[in-house]
Amino acid sequence: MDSLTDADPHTQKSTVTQVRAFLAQSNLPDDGRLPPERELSTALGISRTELRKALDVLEAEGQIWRHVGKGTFMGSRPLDTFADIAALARRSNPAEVMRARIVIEPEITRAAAFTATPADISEMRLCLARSRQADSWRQYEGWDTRLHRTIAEATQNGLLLGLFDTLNAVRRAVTWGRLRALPVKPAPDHHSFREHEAIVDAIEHRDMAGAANAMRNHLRTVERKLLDKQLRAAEED
Amino acid sequence: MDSLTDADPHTQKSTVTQVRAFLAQSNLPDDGRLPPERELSTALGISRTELRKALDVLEAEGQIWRHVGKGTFMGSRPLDTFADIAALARRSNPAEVMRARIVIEPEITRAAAFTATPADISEMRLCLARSRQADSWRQYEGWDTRLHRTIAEATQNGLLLGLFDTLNAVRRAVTWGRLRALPVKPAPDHHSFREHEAIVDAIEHRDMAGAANAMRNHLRTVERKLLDKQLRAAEED
DNA sequence: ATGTAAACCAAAATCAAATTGGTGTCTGAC
DNA sequence: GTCAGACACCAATTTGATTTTGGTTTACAT
Repeated sequence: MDSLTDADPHTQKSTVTQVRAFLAQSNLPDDGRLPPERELSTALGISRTELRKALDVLEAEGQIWRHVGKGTFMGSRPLDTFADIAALARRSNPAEVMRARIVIEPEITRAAAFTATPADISEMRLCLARSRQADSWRQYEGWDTRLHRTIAEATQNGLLLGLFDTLNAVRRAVTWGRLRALPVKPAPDHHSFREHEAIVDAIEHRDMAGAANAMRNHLRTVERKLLDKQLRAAEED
Repeated sequence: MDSLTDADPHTQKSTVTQVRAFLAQSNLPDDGRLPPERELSTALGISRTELRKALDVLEAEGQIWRHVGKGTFMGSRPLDTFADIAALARRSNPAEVMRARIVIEPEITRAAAFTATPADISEMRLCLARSRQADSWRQYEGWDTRLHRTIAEATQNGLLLGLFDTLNAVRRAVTWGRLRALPVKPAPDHHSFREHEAIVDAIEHRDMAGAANAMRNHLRTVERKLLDKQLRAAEED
């Protein structure tokens, strides 16, 4: 099969097909990585230079992809994706962020009601207490943020937590600078206090539907306040 | 100033203030990291136990935050905005991804049922048809992915779409290379065909609850198949 | 009882060594 | 002269051992 006498111009082509055959028959590991060039060249009985030429062809065809220090792999190069927070924030707006929160966070809360540990719940309680004691909006916001994140942590699901963090990062980027300290601190009867407590209570009672509803209710209130504020600001203009 | 004779019950309080004073005067590095506990305790001439108690107080106050292996830092804990897909994927696994999908995607579908345009719906129908005609699992997967993304697009919410893309990128990174062509192509009675159609039907009828349920039902089936596959693989070992 | 010191643990950072694809250089054969 | 092959070198990456660090337990002393 393999011609030892390939000094003819078909050399390139034959090495390519030879490599193709090897890849077809050899069962590669799950990640589709094939042996390093030095190894593969001796295994196929060809020089590394020639092997690399064949691999160049296969890479141009999109059959394989290579990366220094990593290796050569079958298939197409995995897109190195960074969820670009800044880009998302630029294309978004406060209303959209609120809508997304209303879609996502209640379900995260529902999941948290199922998986939260006592430690999670006591941390939520701590956040509640601290947010009540806060003597500035800045502090209050810190504890509010931490409460919501603790709920996401309580899902015990790193991916959900990551998605929540992304959502939150966009929220902060969009809302940035919008709220400044108008009143000195939240009033003791601020709606969020009651609503936050309802959420944590439901989580503690493992009431998944109740937790989701409480969170949805809370976010709807926040959304309403946000729209009111925008209206008022528009009227002042 | 510092009392060397604090055997009184005020010991705790004084150590806290002592540490506070240290933090106030010492110019910390840019990242706000303060010396390791062992070092700081000897520098302040107090035991590590006592120092840690003081740090506990400061942490509860939100003045500092700590992390094993990293150190203790001033300010509030930076939400690790690791929108880094690769990092998320490394810390995750197929089961966790499925759980996250079941939490997120049904609600996105519910929102889509409210906002989808006729153009969105006809594109969904196109994906359905193409996926039926696919003659390889690879092709089928392509249309399946596109259908799910079209649903996310139909929410008309760029942020939700971005979150979906992030979730999807992690899914692909985690599942990568795990599924390979056992049968040549999906059977005509593959469960996904019926389930996908139920989802699109519900969206077309503006049936928000039905759409969410159909999506949840679909993903639960996928999860079950995934777990079955893992079980079978485990038995073979 | 209370507090201290020491030991131990697991998470994370750190550092050195080995891998690996990419690139240039020199030699020898034709 | 041309070109393939062997070799050396480079930079990115992985791997593994070691160190550092906050958290926890244990033994001991006062």
